[in-house]
Amino acid sequence: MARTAGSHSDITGPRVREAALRLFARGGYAAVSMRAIAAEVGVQAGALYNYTPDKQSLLFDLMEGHMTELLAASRDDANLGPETRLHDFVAFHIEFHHARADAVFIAYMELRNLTPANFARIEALRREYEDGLEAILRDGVAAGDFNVADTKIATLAIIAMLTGVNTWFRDGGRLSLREVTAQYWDMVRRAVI
Amino acid sequence: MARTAGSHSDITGPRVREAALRLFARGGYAAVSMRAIAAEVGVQAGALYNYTPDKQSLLFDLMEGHMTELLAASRDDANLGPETRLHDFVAFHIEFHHARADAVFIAYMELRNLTPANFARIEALRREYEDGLEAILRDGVAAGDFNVADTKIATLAIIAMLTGVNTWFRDGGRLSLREVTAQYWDMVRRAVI
DNA sequence: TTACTTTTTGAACATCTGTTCAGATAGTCG
DNA sequence: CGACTATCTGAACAGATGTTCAAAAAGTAA
Repeated sequence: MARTAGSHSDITGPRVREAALRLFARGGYAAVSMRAIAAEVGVQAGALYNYTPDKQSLLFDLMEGHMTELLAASRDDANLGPETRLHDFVAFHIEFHHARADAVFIAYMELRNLTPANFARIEALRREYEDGLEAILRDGVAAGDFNVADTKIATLAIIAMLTGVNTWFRDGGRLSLREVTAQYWDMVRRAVI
Repeated sequence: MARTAGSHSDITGPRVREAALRLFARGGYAAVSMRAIAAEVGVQAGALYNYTPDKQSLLFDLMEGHMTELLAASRDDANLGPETRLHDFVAFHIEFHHARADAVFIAYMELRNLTPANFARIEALRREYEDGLEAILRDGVAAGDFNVADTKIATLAIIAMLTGVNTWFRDGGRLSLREVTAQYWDMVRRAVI
């Protein structure tokens, strides 16, 4: 056998990325073999190399894609008041990260499996995202609305706190994501105002 | 060659655990081979099996040891006021986790590499630690000192925020750990009081 | 020294790893 | 139809994997 009936790169390509995302998130990059990804797609291992030059690129592309989408989706209107902007950031962060738990998990857990060059590129994107929140905090401090001693520390503290939702929240649990968001917003607001 | 000069289990045993801790933290459990650990100790791979029945047990023992020490070191005096108890928790958590960054990293990142039975045991220890903080928050709410809508959420939020220090703090940076702790305490205090 | 225990080596095992590629089949277009 | 391209298989590669174990050397105690 060779080419299979119905095979097409527009279909197989996305399926390869989806399978890799799911398996990397569940088992970790190093523990997932190319053959395991291929089996999930329903293809032989060799076929994966039509869609990625190597395993490392597959990981990097997933991470870069996630970070790029995160930056594209996160918008901030500097014309709004600092408190509104901060609230929107909190709600956006929780919602976006909840909707892409696998990608978030990989982006935070597999950094050490990137080559140094790839690591630097992902880190730059992460810093860009952090800078968005820090700008809100700085503007709030400048306007006299926020009381924050060190905006860099507050930025990292808030992001760590919000991202932590992903480690425990499950749909259908005691609280809805809306309720959880409200509570986190309440804590963030009081911590910086 | 066989047994080597000066070899003794009281020396090799700890060195095996130290090497595994360091290498697992740096490269991840799945990416570190038994031969790599053995090389770090200066021994052949077969010798490791005098100190662990298998690789999985080596990981589990490191994680369980860390969690046990964490629970043993974290003490809470219910006779003190809630605010004092909370402050002590924040300072302890940051200091303890900073002093054992490798073990903390493993305990958070390698959970998925545990067998289900081992995972359940580590999770139970983690929950026990979280319960310690939640008790402080509940007592503070009961005493009218704290204003917290949901103590479970606040517990998870605070722990995520504090543990996040490990991801960016480095000795010799812009701020000392004491200064960082003061800032985190300020944010935690305002978030719950 | 002798007898015994502790510790390590080094080879072996079956299996898995990422990656390559010639050849074969399916889709596509004139 | 015929020519061409896109896609996949299946085998092969060199090497790494966790683990076992007989044999050998070092420590210990009489």
